[in-house]
Amino acid sequence: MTAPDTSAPEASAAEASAAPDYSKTLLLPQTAFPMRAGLPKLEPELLARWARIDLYGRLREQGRGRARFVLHDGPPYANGNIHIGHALNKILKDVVTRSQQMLGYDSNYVPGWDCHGLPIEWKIEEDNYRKKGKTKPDFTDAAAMVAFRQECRAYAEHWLSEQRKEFKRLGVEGDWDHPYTTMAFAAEAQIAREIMKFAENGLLYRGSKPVMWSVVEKTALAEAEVEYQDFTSDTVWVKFPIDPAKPPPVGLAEDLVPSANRKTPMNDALMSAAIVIWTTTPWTLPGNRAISFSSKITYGLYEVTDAPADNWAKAGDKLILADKLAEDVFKQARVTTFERRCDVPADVLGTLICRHPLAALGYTFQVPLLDGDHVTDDAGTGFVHTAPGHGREDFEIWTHHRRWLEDRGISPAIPYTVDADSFYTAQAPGFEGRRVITEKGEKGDANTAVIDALIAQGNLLARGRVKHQYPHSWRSKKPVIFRNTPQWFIAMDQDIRAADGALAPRPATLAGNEPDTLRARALAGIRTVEWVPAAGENRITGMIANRPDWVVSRQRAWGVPIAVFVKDKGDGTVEILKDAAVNARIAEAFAAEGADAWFKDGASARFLGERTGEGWAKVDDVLDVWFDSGSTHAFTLEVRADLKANRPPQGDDRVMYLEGSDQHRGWFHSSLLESCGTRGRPPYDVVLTHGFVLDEDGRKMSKSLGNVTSPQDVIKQSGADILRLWVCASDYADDLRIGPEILKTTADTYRKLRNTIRWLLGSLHHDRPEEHVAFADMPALERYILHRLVELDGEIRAAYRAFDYKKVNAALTQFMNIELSAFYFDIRKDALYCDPLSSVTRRACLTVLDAVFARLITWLAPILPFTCEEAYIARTGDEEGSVHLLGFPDTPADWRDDALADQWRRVRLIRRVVLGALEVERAAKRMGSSLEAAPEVYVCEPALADALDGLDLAEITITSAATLIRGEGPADAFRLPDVPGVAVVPVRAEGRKCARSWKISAEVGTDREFPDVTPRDADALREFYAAQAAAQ
RNA sequence: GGGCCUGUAGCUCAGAUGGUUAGAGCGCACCCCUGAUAAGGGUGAGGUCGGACGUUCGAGUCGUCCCAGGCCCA
Repeated sequence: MTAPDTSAPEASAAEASAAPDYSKTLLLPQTAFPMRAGLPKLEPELLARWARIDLYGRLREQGRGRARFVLHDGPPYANGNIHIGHALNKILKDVVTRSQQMLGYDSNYVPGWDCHGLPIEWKIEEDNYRKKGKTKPDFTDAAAMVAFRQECRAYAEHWLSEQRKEFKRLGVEGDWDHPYTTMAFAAEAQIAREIMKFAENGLLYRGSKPVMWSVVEKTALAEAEVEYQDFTSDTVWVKFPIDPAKPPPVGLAEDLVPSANRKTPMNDALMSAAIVIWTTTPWTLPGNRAISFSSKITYGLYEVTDAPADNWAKAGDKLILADKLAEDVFKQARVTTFERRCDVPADVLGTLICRHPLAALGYTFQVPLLDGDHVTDDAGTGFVHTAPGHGREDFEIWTHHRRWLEDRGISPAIPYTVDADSFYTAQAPGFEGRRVITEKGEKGDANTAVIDALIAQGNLLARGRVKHQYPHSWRSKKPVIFRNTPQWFIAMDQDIRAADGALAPRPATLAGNEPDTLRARALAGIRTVEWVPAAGENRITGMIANRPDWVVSRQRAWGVPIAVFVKDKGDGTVEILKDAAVNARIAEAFAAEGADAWFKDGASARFLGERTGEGWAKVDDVLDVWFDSGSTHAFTLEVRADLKANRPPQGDDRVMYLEGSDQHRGWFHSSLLESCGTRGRPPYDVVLTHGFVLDEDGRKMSKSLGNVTSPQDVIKQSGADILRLWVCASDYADDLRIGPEILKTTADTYRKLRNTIRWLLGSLHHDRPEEHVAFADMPALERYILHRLVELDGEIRAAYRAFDYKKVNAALTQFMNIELSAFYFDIRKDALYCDPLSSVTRRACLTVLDAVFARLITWLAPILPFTCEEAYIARTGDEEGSVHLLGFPDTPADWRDDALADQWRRVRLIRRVVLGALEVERAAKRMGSSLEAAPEVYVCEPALADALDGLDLAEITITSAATLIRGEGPADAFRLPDVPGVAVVPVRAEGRKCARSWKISAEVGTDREFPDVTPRDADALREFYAAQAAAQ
């Protein structure tokens, strides 16, 4: 239905129906590009197309000779389907890769996978053994070991191929046919060579560390293999007498005690006192080497003033305790009365040396007091018995004080007090043969033996029992123990040496007076890297500065072996065989048959060759998987011809690592250490980190909360481009949120963008390149849009260079919605649809639309690769090409016209007032379409009025006519407070409504041939019919 | 508990060096159009800038503390 034609009130229904249907003569948008995307169906077709035209190969071809930008893939672990975090990571990587290529680099992406390690071992054990009732393979049996490793390999291969499908579906472009893996034979060989380099440069050493140990299963356990259950432990309060032979530095104690006691011989009191510890594992006391205290706790010297005669604690006993816990301790010790004698400041505690409570049995070493943050005064005595072989914190504080101990003549060696069956060894004198846990998982006789000995020595203050959560083996459900075991370490603070034992060449980044250690190299290397966001530098610097030596060994099956031979030196340390010929044989064998070679029968003799008889033993530990992935640069970036980079300072190529912020401790960290230890510098030039994906309320996703968004579901329902748009609209530096509402908003944004592209395509249907208009001949509005393209070109490129995709997204959505859709397109619809074919305005507009389109689809291509390819095909019909081969188009700098931009800024102010005036008319039901108006626009501000010079105000306001009048205007005219100097009187247009353009004009009827249209439309009709005739 | 970081309209984000009534897009409400039509245009309503103190003539922007959340440690 048409609206009643108020300008021709007498027009009858018969006349109206007789009027020709001019819509056929309009150049309306026409396109096959659908309004509704149907991405879930379309995207797989485009993936197939890219495979068919070998897009990856052609991108490499295109990149030949350019500076390289290598985004080195951090390898995901090959087990399970991908989750939203994987999707975020891979999409970001792809946006980086594509945009860098389009900026003009050779931007190659080679995906990789991390394949070795515990989770796969567990899965194989579970699926292939336990579930089938088979016993776990005996890894000392070469054949069983190799067979098990083959099963692990097959499992990793399966998940690699599943994840590859899912990653490709996200639209990630890369060398999916030739990924790298940590389990490839060549990779295993190179990983072995890398650890050999650490053996050579002196950083690799065998030390020891406590691990969780299941006595029943005789195996080490990872944290994830342990569960906490109620367990009743024996508890003891034990006195560690202060050694009077090792008093604090003269005067220190006296200076620090309260002045009221200055005259009393406090030093002597201190020297006859004892530190009291509390422990739930009495059996670890033979392994005690220190006492930990905290400088944040206040301690006092207490004296027992009264106690029962048969009590362990006697009147006169002097004990040092945390003030907050003293009363509780005395209650446990059945002390009737006690008195606090004085403060014992932390400074004093730190200087004390104790005797071991079992010193008489041979524990004659000094027991120092160490300040540790892990000590609290919530329970116990405020002092923590520290057995470095029996607890993680104990180990850490002990090794942290390594140098401090050596300076005081205390051996930092950690004793092996219990063996694999939890029997005390000879290093636990007096208790050898006693057992902590029996083979059935029950308590042995160790605790009783220790407690009896403490009583005999007079150092037991109290005893009891406590029910608490204690670690148990996941499999056997039996209690586990912490037990000291030999492990391999890479030293952080040791001088790095060359093959001949001389100091290695110093990296140029090290300051002149710094020792050349791994820590120093890594810290110096960090400063050469660009961290995005910048806070990443702080984070990793803190970690590297404080981390202990790197433990690289695991007592497991599925990994690359620490492929070295050792000889015991007799003092607990080992000598590592350094023989280039042996090493070469090992690496060659790994390259040819995989690291399995190390575990096959006869491996020792095969590799040792003529050195077989010299007493060298093969190390059967495997490397921690972080060493594998930390070596990816060595077996991927340095090996593949298509990834080798000539990096700064010599070259222009750059290598980027891009992962979640957790990788500051993970891959960024291990790669940094590996590369700095073996090459003296980081393997990367840029490190970009992203946050984690949370639900809409900012909570972690979990199955139990039911707030999980899976990439598979989003792709199925909306498409990968929606997921990609979500990534690029978010601030990846912080955590990202996703959920139904956010996805809906994202889809809305997408629809808006898509429709703008669709209208462009429809309008460009009428574009004839040979009819394009030269820049100089264009109307001002067209030149203004081209000016905006120049501005955007700069903004978009800068944002892509800065990896700032939300800025790209914001700039483009704003431009497309506000400037194009609501302004430029809206104004130009009249010229495009109605103008004669020959119209310069129409042709200039199409020229501009072509330029706009070419830029929009390339600027958006890294973010929306599917949609932009679809648009590219719709525009070009190109069967073989791709938008992804285009690059960002050069935009002529002489399109820039800042004066013109300022003019249009003013024009749009005036336009806003007109639109506002018309809105008032609409609200009053006096007017509908803006074409019913012919406003009088009063402008008294000369700067604004001048802006309209040479412009058609009616065209700009989409009214049938408009009159500019310089002056104040009537008092009742419409005005906007923020646009002073402009007043609008919304005069109704006079005349008849043009049957073609719908404009209302007195000129309608002046053309004899077409009396129901305006002269412009009459000309258009003549040209249209002439062209139609010519075509036939 | 420690290290690094985050908290601005319903959603996603802007808001150098502290300085006019805190901005944008989307969404929402209402209106118009019906030749971009499961589209398009216009107008409008939404914010005590996580909270509390403090520094300052003046704080979303600086400081301290607290709350909430994330990653990594413990």
